[in-house]
Amino acid sequence: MRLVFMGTPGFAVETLKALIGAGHDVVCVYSQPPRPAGRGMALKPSPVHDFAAAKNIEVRTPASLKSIDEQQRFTTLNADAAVVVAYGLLLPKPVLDAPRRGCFNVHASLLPRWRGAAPIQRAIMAGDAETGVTIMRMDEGLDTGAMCKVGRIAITPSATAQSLHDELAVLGARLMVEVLAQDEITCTPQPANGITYAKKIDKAEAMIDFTPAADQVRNHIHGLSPFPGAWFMANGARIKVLVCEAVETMGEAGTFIDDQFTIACGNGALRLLKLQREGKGVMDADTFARGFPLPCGTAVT
RNA sequence: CGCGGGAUGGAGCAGCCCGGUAGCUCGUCAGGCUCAUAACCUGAAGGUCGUCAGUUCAAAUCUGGCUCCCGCAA
Repeated sequence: MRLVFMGTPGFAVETLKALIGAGHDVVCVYSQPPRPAGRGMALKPSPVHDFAAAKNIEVRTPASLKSIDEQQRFTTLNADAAVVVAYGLLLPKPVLDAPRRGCFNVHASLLPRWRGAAPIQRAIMAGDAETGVTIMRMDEGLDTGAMCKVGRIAITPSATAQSLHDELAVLGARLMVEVLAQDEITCTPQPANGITYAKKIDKAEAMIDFTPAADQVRNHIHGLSPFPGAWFMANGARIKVLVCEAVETMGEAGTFIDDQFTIACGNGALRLLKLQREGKGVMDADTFARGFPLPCGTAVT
């Protein structure tokens, strides 16, 4: 099939890769323009941009698709379908209508739950028992399109945004390929109830509050792991927690109650398993302790 | 020139400010103790202190360049 792909982060690369692997003819890739990022603030192309360029596919990075000009450029591609994954721009109606078979989107949640920007993180942070990906036929709303296919995945206590992200990226890629392979793509409208929105992650959320129950604190930490990374201050250092597990022990919230990185929460406690100090790499608790012990009694500040 | 931290035996760190014998917590290996152990005791191996140059009688330590890693910010 003659396809246009639109996507930006690493999550989208997986689908692009799968489409190419399935033998589709991806004639053009749209992605967000390179932005100043990283140390030095140099302009950095998006992962999708990089990948497409490496495959010698034409990459377009318009700041918006609102202009008639851009819309016509898109239409001229004469695509059978457009596949959109975390692109970051709303598609105006003329664009949605251009491809013969329509525009399809991979969204990393069980719609209509967690429409919007950060569905994976929000699902973990909210303590959902499962999440998944939904392939939908796009319409003008924000993640409101009719559903073509759904894949489910359980959220285990050890799941992090990273681990789910990786699983869902692969699952979504596979389902998208399956949907496009159908002669007749049938879709069902999203349920009218159960709608929630996944707000963008705010950096201010990354500071850990150990007051809630251990499970909730864990969900909060894992939902933000590894990016942006939930953290706390202790002994003058900012320490990120990447992985942890809830344990039964009790104590004063925000205080370490043994020498093995067990910190008390409002109810129960958390064993910190993977940590990172500012300027240092990620290490497991054991290793971390050799260079920066947080002995029993240490309190978060 | 966005701001900042770092590179020291296999791992994580100290030492650097106030140049002069390489330290700590582990790991590894050998031996001992023990019914036994990731426990304990004894001993050993293992480091051009990221790299290049400079200052100096002498540089991990002071100066300048370079490479790589990370945190913040985006």
